[in-house]
Amino acid sequence: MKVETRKEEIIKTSTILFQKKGYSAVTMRDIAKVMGIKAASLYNHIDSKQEILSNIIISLAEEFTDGMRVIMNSNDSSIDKLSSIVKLHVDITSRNTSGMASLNNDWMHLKEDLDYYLKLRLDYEDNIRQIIEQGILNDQLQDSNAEVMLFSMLSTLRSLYIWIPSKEDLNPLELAKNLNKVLLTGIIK
Amino acid sequence: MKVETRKEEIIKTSTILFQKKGYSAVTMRDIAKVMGIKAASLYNHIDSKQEILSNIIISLAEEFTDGMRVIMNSNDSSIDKLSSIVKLHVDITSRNTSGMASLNNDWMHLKEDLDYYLKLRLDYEDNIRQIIEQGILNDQLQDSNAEVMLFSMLSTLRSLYIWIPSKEDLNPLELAKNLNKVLLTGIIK
DNA sequence: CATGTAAACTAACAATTGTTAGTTAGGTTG
DNA sequence: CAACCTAACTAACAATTGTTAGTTTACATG
Repeated sequence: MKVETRKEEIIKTSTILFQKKGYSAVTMRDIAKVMGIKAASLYNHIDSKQEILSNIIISLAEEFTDGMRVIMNSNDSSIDKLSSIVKLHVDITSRNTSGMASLNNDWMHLKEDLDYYLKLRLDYEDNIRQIIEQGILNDQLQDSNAEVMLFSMLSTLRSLYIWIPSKEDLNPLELAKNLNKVLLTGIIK
Repeated sequence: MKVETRKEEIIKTSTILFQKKGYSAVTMRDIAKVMGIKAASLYNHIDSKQEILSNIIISLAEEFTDGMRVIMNSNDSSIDKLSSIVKLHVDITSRNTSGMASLNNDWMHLKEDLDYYLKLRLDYEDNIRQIIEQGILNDQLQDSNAEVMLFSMLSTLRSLYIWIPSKEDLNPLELAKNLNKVLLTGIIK
């Protein structure tokens, strides 16, 4: 029975507002109003608006990094690794759909943590690229443009947050299975 | 030899700034500074900040709608129609990469034109859905989840604006070809 | 009961926001 | 030359922004 601290409540509320209008268009008074308090009261729990954004984005980015580390340390085949990445995205996005909006659209408003975030993202992409290139070498993947594969897969996975909320009937496991099929084998018969 | 009006210059400048920081975080003074004039002078050419956004988004949305109409009116197979859609996205995005960022991320800041935009987008998605479902019926496409196919394809196409600028070596025709292959036949061997 | 603390409040701040009004300089047209 | 137009300018506005200072309230602990 996890008791949510007031700070966590503020971050959760902000996450939902940031998803709807983006970081810049949401004011501290907006956040306070939803919480039922005055804007100044927020500062009993957080240091700045920037801290809220940082918290949302960095914690998610680190979740991805942690998940990727496990995958890279496994002895799975390239294809199994890619499947695990799909599952990782579905899992994290299902649990924090709103936060994924900030991760995708508001990262450029980070100040102190911008460089750190960019490094995490770059490393993450490099890992997927490595898996794909390995898969081509091993003859598991088609020998076409690896960058296009990487881009297509990552685009789909990064957009999940837009799509998951409207498909609540589909459970994460089922979704991951379907996504895997489409991403790996395409749509043509 | 197209002569650009001052208004078009303002819109072009704004488009680039909106891409970098999003509509809300860009001020009229930001735009004016890049143009080398004062913020008040912008109002000799445009009515409001909102008008700039509207102009960027609606003109792009209508381009997509026009392209889709041609595709729907053709007698092509489902697969050929999907290929044409890929080409449509690559074409439009190559010609106005920055604008696509606003289309994707700032549409919710539209005021007067919001409903119109949403209708265009919904119709567009419905058209693709229709093509996919037809393709399944005709046994041209795999009989798996049509929504997942639609989502995966659209996600990739909508994200093109992020990816195209860093791959300027790849010409649009080549890119469309590669994308087609990956989206239709997947990546697995 | 006295004290301490968590979490709210009011009031205000300096800066920034989109926008308006009125003016001016320079070039084109009658 | 006179009239006009385009496109810039200065100055200011009312509203909104993130944030701070100082105060009050309610509750828990000793």
